[in-house]
Amino acid sequence: MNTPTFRNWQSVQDEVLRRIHSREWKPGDFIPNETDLALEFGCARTTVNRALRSLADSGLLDRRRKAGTRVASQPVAKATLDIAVIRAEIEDRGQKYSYHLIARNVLAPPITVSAAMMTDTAQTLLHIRALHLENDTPYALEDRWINTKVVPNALDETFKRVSANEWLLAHAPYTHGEIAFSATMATQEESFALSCSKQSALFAIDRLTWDNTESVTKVRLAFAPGHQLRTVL
Amino acid sequence: MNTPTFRNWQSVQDEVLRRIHSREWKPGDFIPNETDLALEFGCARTTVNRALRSLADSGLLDRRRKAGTRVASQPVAKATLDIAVIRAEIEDRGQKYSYHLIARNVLAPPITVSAAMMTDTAQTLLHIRALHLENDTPYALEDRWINTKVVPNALDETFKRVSANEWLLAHAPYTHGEIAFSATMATQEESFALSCSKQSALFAIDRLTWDNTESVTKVRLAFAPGHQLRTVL
DNA sequence: AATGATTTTATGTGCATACATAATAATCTG
DNA sequence: CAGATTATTATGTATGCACATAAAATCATT
Repeated sequence: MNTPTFRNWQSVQDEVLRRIHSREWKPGDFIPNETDLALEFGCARTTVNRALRSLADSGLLDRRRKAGTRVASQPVAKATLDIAVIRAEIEDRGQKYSYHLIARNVLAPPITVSAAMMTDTAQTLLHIRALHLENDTPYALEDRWINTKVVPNALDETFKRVSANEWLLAHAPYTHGEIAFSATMATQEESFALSCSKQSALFAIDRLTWDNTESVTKVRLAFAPGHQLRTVL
Repeated sequence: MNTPTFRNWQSVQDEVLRRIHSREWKPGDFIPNETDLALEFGCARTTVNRALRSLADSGLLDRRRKAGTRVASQPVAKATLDIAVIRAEIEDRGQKYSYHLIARNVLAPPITVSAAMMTDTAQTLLHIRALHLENDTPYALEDRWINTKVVPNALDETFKRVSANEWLLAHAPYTHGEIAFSATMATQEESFALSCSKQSALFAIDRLTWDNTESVTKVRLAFAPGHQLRTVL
């Protein structure tokens, strides 16, 4: 019985994956330690480490110092969703993208917004409403609030040609953010803008972006009925 | 002007992140190459490589051999969602989880299902319907088809105590899968099971799991109204 | 000038080694 | 024997070096 050698970390990873999938190593099982695997695979421990670390990152392995490495008993399916710029998303599918600005105002926001963005209730924000279209049919409705204290330049931009979506990525600083996916019933406004029947179930993405302790922008994207967000595991 | 030294890859990463966020390095800009950064940071190139690779993995940097490394102009927000076992999800929040089996049948599936699972139309599948509850209120409705050719053991399991959700993780092999998130209007059945009004907007997760070329299971989880899937960026 | 071959260069990776760190196991001590 | 201390061990990571590889830039040839 000869042991084939695995010269690179990908092939080591593939072999480990194979053993997990074939249930040679079952969920919950401890697997041999890095040193032993390196010996078996005929490579350096560093290489095994790279392979296992990568698998642990994707949630398939649980690793703890001293304790060892085990196959995750509940492989937390880490769905990595690429929330791209809508234009890129549509054009990548080879479809035609267009954009239409509905409204642009500077005003004091509702309390729910100022609270979420942690801005003073009296502070005005830039409010943008716009429609993204795929092949000239409504695709997503963007409702956005921009903190002009953090991004004053935004006041000089009309957002008639460039969507706030894209402009902000290129011009606004940010450190972190939160994102939430949900399903909501279309409001009157939404059903009108997306030209769908009232009470349609809409897929919505809410995003709140921060630059250290200051909120940069808060946006809600409501997608036309039938929209799916999909990925592989 | 003294240059502090960065001894580990996380601190290098932090510094790179700081420069990106402070817009010292703007979206689209090329950043110095690894060798130069290593020199500046007073560490090995390997360390810089580790830091930059990690940032590239999370979509913040674009790297290409020979071309160099640049700040992603459209930082594809990679929302990494942890699609955990529902029980773990609820218990992690410190709430009470319970489970109720609604139906368990072996039958030939509708064509839509056999088509998606690529099983013969005549082949019977195990069909499970169950309700997951949080603090005794409906949380999610599970509608699942299991390919008993791939997981014959499933026929011996009643699924009265253990949800198929968990049982399969521990007992079924799989190599890959697809997952989709969407919003749908509650059907009669769903609104009844989740005790919500008909036509509520429900958040739904559809998952299809494969073991090489054979489908293992297809499941739809319909969540009670108001459910959100959230993560940080 | 267009085309193809060659060089250059930045990232990608493997390896041996050393030491760091966390967590368990073993041992000591009152 | 409980509780504190120390040893052990598996993973985590930093480093220097070498070489691989992709792609851009340059040079050579027609």
